Amino acid sequence: MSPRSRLSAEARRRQIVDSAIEVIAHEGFGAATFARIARRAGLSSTGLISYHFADKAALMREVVARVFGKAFDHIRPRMDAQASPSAVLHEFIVASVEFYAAHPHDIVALSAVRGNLRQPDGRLEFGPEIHEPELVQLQQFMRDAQRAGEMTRFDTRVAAVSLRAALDGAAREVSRPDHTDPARYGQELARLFAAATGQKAEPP
Amino acid sequence: MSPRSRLSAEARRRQIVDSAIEVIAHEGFGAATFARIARRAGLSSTGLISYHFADKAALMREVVARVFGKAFDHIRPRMDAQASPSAVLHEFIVASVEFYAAHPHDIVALSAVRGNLRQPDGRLEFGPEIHEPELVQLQQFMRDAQRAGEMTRFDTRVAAVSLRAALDGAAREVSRPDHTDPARYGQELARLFAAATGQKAEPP
Amino acid sequence: MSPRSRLSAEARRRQIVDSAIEVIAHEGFGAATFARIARRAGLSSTGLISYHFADKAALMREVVARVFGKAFDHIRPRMDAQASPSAVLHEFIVASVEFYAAHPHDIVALSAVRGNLRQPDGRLEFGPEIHEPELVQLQQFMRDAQRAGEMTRFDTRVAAVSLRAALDGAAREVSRPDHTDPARYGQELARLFAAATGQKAEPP
Amino acid sequence: MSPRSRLSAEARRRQIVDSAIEVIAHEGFGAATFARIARRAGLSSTGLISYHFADKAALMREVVARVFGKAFDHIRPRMDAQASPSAVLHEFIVASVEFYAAHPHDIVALSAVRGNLRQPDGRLEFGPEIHEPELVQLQQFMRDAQRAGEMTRFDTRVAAVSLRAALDGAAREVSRPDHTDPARYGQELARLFAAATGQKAEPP
DNA sequence: GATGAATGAGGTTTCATTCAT
DNA sequence: CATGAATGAAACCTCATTCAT
Repeated sequence: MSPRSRLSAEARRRQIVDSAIEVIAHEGFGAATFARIARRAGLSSTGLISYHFADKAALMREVVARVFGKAFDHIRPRMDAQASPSAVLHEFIVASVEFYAAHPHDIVALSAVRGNLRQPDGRLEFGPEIHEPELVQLQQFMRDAQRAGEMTRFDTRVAAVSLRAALDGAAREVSRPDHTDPARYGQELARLFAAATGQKAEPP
Repeated sequence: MSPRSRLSAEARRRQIVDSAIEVIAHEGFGAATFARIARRAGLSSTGLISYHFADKAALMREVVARVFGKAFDHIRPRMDAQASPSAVLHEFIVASVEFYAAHPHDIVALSAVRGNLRQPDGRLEFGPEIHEPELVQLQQFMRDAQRAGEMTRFDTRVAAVSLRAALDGAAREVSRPDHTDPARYGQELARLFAAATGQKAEPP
Repeated sequence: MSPRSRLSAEARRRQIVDSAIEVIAHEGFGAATFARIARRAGLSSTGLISYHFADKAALMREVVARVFGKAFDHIRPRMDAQASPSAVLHEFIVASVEFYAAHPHDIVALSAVRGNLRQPDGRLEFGPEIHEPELVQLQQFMRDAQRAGEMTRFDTRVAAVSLRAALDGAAREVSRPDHTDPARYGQELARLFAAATGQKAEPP
Repeated sequence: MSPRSRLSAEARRRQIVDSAIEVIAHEGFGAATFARIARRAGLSSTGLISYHFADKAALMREVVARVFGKAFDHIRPRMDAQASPSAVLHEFIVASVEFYAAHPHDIVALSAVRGNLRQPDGRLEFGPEIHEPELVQLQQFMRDAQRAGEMTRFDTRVAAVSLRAALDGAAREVSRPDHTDPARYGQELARLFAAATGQKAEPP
């Protein structure tokens, strides 16, 4: 037989999560079986996945944690470097679209797991409430910008939900094989958002 | 025994599609097995589903067609009654949000099937290209509005994708059990869109 | 392929329970897998067992119910035909040993399931309390016999437990391939019991 | 980290056998997997069990040997100290019940292994023939007692089998959590046996 | 049209055991 | 001696689909 390859538990877990992301992105959540994940990772059997993850849901939660962590690491420092609330939101949009273009598989897999992974009782593991912290923070930045006179008055809940959704749309759009310029898409979306929120001037 | 109900083929197909929508909405795409659909429909055997639909994909395509048709019937006449391009888009937004609030299960099922149903080769049955006709038409209305001086200059592709996505976000938002006023949400989203596209005045 | 054989649900369930009994008796509880039961029954797949029984525990409970029912049908009428409490107990012993000799597989399977089948939490499905009703009744017959002067004084609990156990021992003994005369074994055991309980005379 | 304990091979084997006994007694033969045994023993890997025992059957045989040895050490000297055959049997009964009450886990594990452990060909590793030496010896004591006039005439085979079985019943009975007085149970069982075998007087 | 038993593939998970370190 | 990652078989169960009635 082929020689046994021995990895540290951490390295093997990473490899399995990566394979899971690729299978989900290429073949869909429903096709992400242990057999297909193992084959893509070159594992000798699905038993190895069960050895490293308590069950399938645990693997899927790891997929979410991994992608979320990667995105956070890319976007958060860029936001922290901004001076004004409106600049923070501008950077959030631009950096997000950049990340989506750079990691399309991760984003596809993330939303597939979020939309499909369920608890034994049938409820979504990551229901709509998973978005709340992000929405709350977006609304806070918007209110800060309004108070600072950078933005006009509008319903921050509707705006935050719409911005979050528009970014999801951007992820799909810049993942298309023929798409050429994600940076331009990000700039244009940020401009649209600035206009919608009544900003006086572009951030630098 | 309760008398076996013998329905016309068309009525039976409708009943099965309705049950499929409910199962998908309540328990998710992955749980939408023939067994569960048949149980919810009160059928005595999954064989009846196979009798009326060539295979599972055919049933799922019917789910999409049904929901899409219902939404079209609700929204299209309202758009057709408008005089100006910007008014058409305003009505599109408002009527869409109304429909989502009135038929949350249909919308959840629709997006679940769109995101998960695949062809035997693994490609999505309803890939991103399924949105193209709608996006093309939205862009056309936007360009008409720009030409008519109702809207300022902007990238209609980005705007159309973002509007479509914002409506998807609205569907999730107004489906939440504690959500109270979808009409207000639709108005506010339309206002936001008007501001983003530089409209001078609200449609009547 | 081989022609599909179609049985009524009831007949198929009986056939599967019978095969389960044989597998358990010949190869042990641990070897009583769906695959082996299906093979012995000539089924095309283990799926058929799952179709007819909710899960493995349900099949095993049916095994117990079946054997218990058979034994009850054999022994109970014989006991009911007796006039005195001591005669009832005598007949109980003799008829039981007869049944064990006639249906050795059933008895082996019964005690294998009783000793091994567990609930999900690890507790025995048929714990020691399953014997209580029988023990209580045996004690009642003994007390009646004591009151009628047919038996001397003794601890009815110890006697009932020991009698029940001695019958289990008899089941093993008369199941041995070289065993010749179960009727004699039953008579001798009844005689031993009569002596232990101080009976004055043999029942007719 | 806690310091890895490095035990002598013999001590380690004892520890593993002890854990196996506890797992079998608490969770049943079917649940006695290497994983569960290792966890209860605090071992970091099931590999250690494979290292110390040729295979699972070898471990189980050790379980039997251990418990059997313990029981033998407790009961045999008490029997050897008796003067008459009937006194030997009396002491056998009393000492056995005492041991069962003192070591209920061992007894449960012993009978679980005896009833379930099988050779590769499916035959019981410890079949009914395992009882033969004991039965033969019990019969010998009974015949000696008969010859000495201490007991009346009866079928020693039936009596030996029944006594052995009654002791098994006693083991279950005195293991029940609410059982209070095993000594009394032993005395009463011995009395019952004495009556069954026509003994004139109690041993001292 | 409808029923429900049968099929066979494929799902996750657990198991005893091996072996490089 | 001990560790723990890897292996491959086999377990139970669910699935979409077929087909005799």
